Amino acid sequence: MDSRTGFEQDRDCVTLGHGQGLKLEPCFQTDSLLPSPNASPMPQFLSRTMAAKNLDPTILFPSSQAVALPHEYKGGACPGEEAQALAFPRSRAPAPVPCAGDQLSNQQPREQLCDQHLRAKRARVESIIQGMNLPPTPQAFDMSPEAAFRHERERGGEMPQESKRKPRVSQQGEGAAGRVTPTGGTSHAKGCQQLKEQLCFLEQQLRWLQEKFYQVCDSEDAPQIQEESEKVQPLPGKPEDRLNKDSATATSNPHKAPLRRHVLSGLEEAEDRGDTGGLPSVVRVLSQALKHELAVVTSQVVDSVLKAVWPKADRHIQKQHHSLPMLGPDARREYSAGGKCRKPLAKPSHMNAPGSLGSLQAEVLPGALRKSLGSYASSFNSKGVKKSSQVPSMGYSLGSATPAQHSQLLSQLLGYSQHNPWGSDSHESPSALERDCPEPLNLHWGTIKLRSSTVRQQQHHPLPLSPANMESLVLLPAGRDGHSELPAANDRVPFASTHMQEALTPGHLKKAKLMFFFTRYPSSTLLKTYFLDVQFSRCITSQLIKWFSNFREFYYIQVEKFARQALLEGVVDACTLQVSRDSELFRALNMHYNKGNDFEVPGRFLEVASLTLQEFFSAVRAGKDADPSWKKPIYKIISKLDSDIPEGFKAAGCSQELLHS
DNA sequence: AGGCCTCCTG
DNA sequence: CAGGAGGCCT
Repeated sequence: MDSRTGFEQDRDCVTLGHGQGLKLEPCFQTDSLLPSPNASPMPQFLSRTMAAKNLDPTILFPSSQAVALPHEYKGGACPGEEAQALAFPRSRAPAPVPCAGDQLSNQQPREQLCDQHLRAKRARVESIIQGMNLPPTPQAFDMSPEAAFRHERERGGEMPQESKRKPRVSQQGEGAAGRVTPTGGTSHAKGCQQLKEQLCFLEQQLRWLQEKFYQVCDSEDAPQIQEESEKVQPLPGKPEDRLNKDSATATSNPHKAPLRRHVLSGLEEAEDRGDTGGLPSVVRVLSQALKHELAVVTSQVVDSVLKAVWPKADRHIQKQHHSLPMLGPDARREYSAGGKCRKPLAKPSHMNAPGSLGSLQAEVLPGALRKSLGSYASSFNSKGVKKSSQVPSMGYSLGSATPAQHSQLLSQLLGYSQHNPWGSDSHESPSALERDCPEPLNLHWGTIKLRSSTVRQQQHHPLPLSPANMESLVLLPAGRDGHSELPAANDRVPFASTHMQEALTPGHLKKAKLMFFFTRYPSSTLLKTYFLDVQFSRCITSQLIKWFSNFREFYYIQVEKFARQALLEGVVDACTLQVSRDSELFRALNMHYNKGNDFEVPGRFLEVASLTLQEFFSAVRAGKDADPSWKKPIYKIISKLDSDIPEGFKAAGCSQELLHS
């Protein structure tokens, strides 16, 4: 099914006078799509001024700035512009500042961890050495539920902290997952009870070990044993290292690393060192082995208890990777910009079931988020400046991942363009026309003003999502029947909560308009890949194509108008016709496609517009407009100047996000 | 025949 | 921006 446009097909085989010189090497690096590790992607979202303050210089100033120019464009009628472009002073972006949040989230727990670890160690060693006459108290191992969470966090990540801000399942109140922090409910009491039982069992084991231990030592050198055991700092000997290594193994495979093995290996190690001189080494090995084993078993116990007590929370945590908080049905727009298909399609199916998966689509629509979550919405003004700190209304953490995801996606959307507007497999190079651009293009490419509320939260993103899988996470909404319509999307992670629109919305229209800055002749295939939240039908496809047709119509009419006007004004050299951001033509076009002016029109578009203007000018001046089909050659030329659309435009929800921008 | 285009009209 | 007509292309 080749649904490409006629012009697009031409693009592949037809070479035109102007087109020949345009096949140039891409100006930007493809790998720059991945944000630099210490660069927040968010600033890419912002307007130029904001971007200048925050952007990673490596994003702003790709190394490959060299522009290869076709000979017909060099020098000649437009002297100085090339040099102007190259000499344009680049604003300096400050080096990325390490996120304070990172420091907070890393340092403090680390200190806590050490402190707790030391205390726990000491407690365990003392317990071992001094005997087990103590009553079984959970505190001895700091195994309160809270501690269990801390322990889990130490082991695996930051789950507990983030879980406290988990998405609500309904608006009525917090779901089970919203109460991750134990507060003494019945299930928690049950969990505590189980914990106690587990600990009793552990202590029994300890007693048994202690007896064995004393059998070995034969009470020969008890004081020395104690002295050795209480040395918190391990000797630089190998047993410690060995144990630490084994510890890692045992953690992942606890059942295959029984205590005896540690003891034996430790003993062997001691003997290998020739350290047969005495029990102290053996004791130390035993002590370390015990500590290690205790840690492992303790972890297991905590894990199992937690799983038993909060299975839902566990599942919920996993689910959070794929879903986002639910919103009410009014969080979505019912308007359809569709034409004749509007009536049957305009009614989004997801509005029938408030709180069900069907309404989840709203979750990935930041605009809708803003609409329904008033506090969240009102937190940001139109310039993306946070007015208040009312983030908590989101209330949950992977909820907090939601805006973060949006941010990242949208930053990709509009940030990719800064970095590499042409994408990886760019077949069109901007270089040929960039000679005219007096400003750093990469500052203009697809920068969007405002937004970005949640750049801060990205720093604490609880999920280890790379930009790549972030993208796949949101980009590929599964249909209601669970499978994507797009084969290309099948290998990606379906985003369970994303829902397919059955009608095109004003958001989609705005998105299409912005996309027009990049492509004038999108094929239906391309459109399908960029409107992933739309359930495509013939009608939808036709409508989208019609939109672009209308866009083109307006575009060509405007350009032709200005070309004729220039001719009337006595312009002689077509090359002097350049569309800048100050020109009337640009204003007219920008008003049409970018009404809110919240999108930084890519410089490439200015170049295409300039070329279109020149072509019209030349054709009219040559009297070609006498031919009824005199525009067709121009259309062909322009159709070859499409550039890749930033990947971020694929992001589900970006339509709505743009709508509210 | 179907898809997409431009052009024209409302 | 949508609808329709007419044309081109596969």
